[in-house]
Amino acid sequence: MRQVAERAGVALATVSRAFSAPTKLSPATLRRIEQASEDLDYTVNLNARALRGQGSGVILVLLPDIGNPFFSLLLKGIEEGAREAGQAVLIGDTAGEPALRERSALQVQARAADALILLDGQVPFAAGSRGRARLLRAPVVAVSERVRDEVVPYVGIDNVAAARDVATLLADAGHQHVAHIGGPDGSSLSAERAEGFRAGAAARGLSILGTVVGRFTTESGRKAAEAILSWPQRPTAVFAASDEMAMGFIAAAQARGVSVPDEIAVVGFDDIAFSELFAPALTTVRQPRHAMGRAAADLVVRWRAGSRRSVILPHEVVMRDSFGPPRRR
Amino acid sequence: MRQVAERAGVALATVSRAFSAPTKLSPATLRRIEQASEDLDYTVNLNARALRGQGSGVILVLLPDIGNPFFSLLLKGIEEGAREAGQAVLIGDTAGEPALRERSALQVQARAADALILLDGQVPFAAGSRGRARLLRAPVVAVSERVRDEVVPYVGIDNVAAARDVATLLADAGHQHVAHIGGPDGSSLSAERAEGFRAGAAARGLSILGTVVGRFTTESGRKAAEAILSWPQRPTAVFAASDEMAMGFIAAAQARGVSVPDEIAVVGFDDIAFSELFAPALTTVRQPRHAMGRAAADLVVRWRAGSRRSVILPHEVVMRDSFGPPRRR
DNA sequence: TTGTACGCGTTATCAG
DNA sequence: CTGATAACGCGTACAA
Repeated sequence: MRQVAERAGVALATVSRAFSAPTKLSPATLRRIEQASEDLDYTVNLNARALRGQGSGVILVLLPDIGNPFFSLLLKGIEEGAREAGQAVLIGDTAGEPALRERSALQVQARAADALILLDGQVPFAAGSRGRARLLRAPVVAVSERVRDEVVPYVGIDNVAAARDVATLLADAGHQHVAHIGGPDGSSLSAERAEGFRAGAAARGLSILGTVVGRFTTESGRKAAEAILSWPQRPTAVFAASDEMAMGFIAAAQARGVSVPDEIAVVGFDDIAFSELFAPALTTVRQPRHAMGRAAADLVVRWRAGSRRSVILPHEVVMRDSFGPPRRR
Repeated sequence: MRQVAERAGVALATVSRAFSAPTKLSPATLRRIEQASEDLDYTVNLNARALRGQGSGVILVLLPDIGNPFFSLLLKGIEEGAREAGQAVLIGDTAGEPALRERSALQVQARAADALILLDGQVPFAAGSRGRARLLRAPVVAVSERVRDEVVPYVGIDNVAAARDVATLLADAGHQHVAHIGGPDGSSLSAERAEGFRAGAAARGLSILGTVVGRFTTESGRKAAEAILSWPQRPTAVFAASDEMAMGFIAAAQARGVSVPDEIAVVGFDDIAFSELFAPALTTVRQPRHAMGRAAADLVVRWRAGSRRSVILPHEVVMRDSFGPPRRR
């Protein structure tokens, strides 16, 4: 930068202003400085800028598995929102391990990132610890899955209401005996969806024959099928808390000669890309993942005292072939 | 850090060493410094460190679509390799647009990142431009898709050989008349796969009735099906340059009452997660995406003069239900 | 509108 | 093994 100043015949400060507040300069000198920078092919050093105090312009995103398409689409929304605000996105795959989560989160304490978006329902560092307290001085929002810490705003859909909608849908179609394949125990998602489904079922006199605990994977969906299909009384419909589990269930059911939706109707959750291509095409609850990502990015970017509000986005039940009324046989 | 020094009763430089080269200190003072840092809950400022000259410890990854599972799995490998080397991963979704690509790449020039991994087959900035020359002073590697610039090492599979393998496979099964659904024209991937398929077909006397240009999407696979199925002579097998196109083709074929693999055998490329769940399960070429990501990360991390070598990883043809011998009818 | 001077937090260098 | 000091590149009072 010093060289640029010399070449343009101005002071260092002027060059600095040329990049941070171009309007404050006379067009003539601005022009000269641009020319000089071009010649020397100079670029501002973002580290120096960050050090000086403007923040690093980086948003850190913590997620449990970046290979999972569900998260990568959220990430796309975040990336888009961040980019438009001139921010960059740093990712940390925590693989669900607290140690990795904390290691990544250190980027915030070390000022390499100045905001944090949580996609895995966990705030790094133990509740009440100094590490967490320090972390929460920065903008932090939770997406898709809520976190325990009440201070952290949430961006996502109303999972309770969505699951209730599914129960209503099943009841309306005439189902009376159903089953639920839930997510793992620790997750707020699992709890909310199970709760909503229960509430909706109760309200409409639907009997839930049983609930199986899965892990959001196709494999656990398969296992759930083994269990459910050998119950003494077979449900006429199943609600899975994720599309992967729904697909696993259907695959296993078909392998056993049980037809979907003719003998059992299936409803999933998330509307991942392949739900539409799956045979039978999956009826499911769509989450506006892209919009969720954007909303989260917007939240941390415009982080003022007033804006620390949760954002609940609308969900939508997408009707496809895996769902139908119960068959009289 | 100054405060830590005071509290521990040592000089600034000593505190610095405590974090960058702990072994160089006497256990006693190290202990005191750790204690003091703990008390003041101090963390090194990575911006200052980067400014001072060590590099930022960040790897920038440029990709065309982070919502695409193919890339996110590559990203997972990169993230893992980077993390183990103490590096962080910054992502830039270019959406295929040169402007966005250059904007992201600026992070390298601005010293916010000190290495670059290219997932979209394009080097930012025009060939021969000063911007590109400057960029290439940093460690840069291309993954999955080659780039024009000969200086940039490539990490991926041998696409020509893989496509040749597919042709051989078809010939061995007894097919004689086949078709190819290729990728878009600009991509080296398309060219290499088409070339390998042609070569393999020629070597075995396989006749390629025609080639359709797709865009790696299910939708373009559907369109390709419309075209191919109305050719005067119908091929008995189709090789698609991506699984998405293969699935689109199959879906459209089935919708027209053409059975796969009974009337037409289909082979895809990539082995994305859903290929196994698809009905019929897709025969395809597997790329070791995770290993590719890791290899790329390792390459930029250990970037010495000697290590600028391309890495070719082994591919594998995965046999599933969408492929079979031609039916005599 | 433009210039001067200082400090941000680290680390490399050189002494001790 | 430890201490003192300069320098990294930038932004910002403050002065002109």
